[in-house]
Amino acid sequence: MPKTTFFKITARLPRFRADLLTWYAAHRRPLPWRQSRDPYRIWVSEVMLQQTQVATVIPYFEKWLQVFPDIAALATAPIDQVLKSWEGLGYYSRARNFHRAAGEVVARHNGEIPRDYAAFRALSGVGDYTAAAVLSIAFGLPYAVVDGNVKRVLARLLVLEAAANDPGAKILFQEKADQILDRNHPGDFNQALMELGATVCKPRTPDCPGCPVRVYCAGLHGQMQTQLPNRLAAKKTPLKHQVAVVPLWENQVVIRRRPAQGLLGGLWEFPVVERAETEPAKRVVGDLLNSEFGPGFDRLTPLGTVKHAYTHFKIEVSVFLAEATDSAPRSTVSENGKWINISELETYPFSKYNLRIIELLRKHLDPS
DNA sequence: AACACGGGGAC
DNA sequence: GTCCCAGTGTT
Ligand code: SF4
Repeated sequence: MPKTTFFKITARLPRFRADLLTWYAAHRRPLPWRQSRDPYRIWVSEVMLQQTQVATVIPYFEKWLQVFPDIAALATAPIDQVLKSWEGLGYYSRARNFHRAAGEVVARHNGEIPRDYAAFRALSGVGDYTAAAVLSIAFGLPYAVVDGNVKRVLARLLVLEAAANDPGAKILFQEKADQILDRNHPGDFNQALMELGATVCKPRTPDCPGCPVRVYCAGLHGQMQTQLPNRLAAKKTPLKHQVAVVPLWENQVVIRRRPAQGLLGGLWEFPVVERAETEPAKRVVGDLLNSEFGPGFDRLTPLGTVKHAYTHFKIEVSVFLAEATDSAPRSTVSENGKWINISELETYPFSKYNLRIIELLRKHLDPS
């Protein structure tokens, strides 16, 4: 076993920072939001990147900038257009809060994104991470970011035993990140640490031989790098059974808007109810039709089953087409619902599983 | 402190 | 299937 070089990072902080920054300058990926320091563009990217991988974000980022080129355009846009541009990205409160924050920037700061930490951090949807990221990258202010990448890299580099997904450990990680931050190059240093985590110090298999800071890595030195960071065990997610119905009359279907807050808040959906596992899906959908849409639906066709996994539960949705083939059904449906033409479906924002229902519907109506 | 909140990439 | 991602808000 050959001896490997190891330096305590605390004894060589300036060298560590320089090595990391040199590596970043040579290896940074040419991502769309790295083409300028426009604080709005940086902000858009940081909101989209929350809990979302780079490859997923790129097409959404490009489209968003086309539709909402600046903070004023976002502030004045209707919420349905905002959610439609976010459709498929998940965590829709990010879109709702960003939209609200744009209004706050106009109202409180004359349309100018504030450079002051307290002022920016106070905007809707802006937490510790986003405030530090935008202010350091766009304005060069010395605030250290702590995200999943940073926690993983720090846990290995410094051998921190605290669980990365324990909210109580956040203070420790923030403290360490504050200490190693290069206050002369905070934006690049923050991005370098995250880039290292995303491309080298990866969750499963860190590429230590290719790591620019391996000589400072206590985790590698102690051969503990692959078992760090520690993590609190995840809970199991229950399975919920649901029944969704697509009421159809001529070329029209019923959709409804979900409550503005909570799961998939503000998105549209086909009428859906939960059912006990033992309850026959067909009877549940019959009851739903009678209570919410009145008589007239004389043909019920199963379209299939849609499965979807959320963070805290899974759903299995039995989908039915309910047709009124004889007489017209009631024109008014429950308060949040409405009849629309099938061709209008693409103009409303839907969740992923509802988009799959639309696929099932189109396949049934036009099997080709 | 614990939980709610989407969807997808990597394995 | 599991893990986990450039996190934030609510209770
Ligand atoms: S040496 Fe390995 S474990 Fe340490 S920071 Fe680099 S990639 Fe991560």
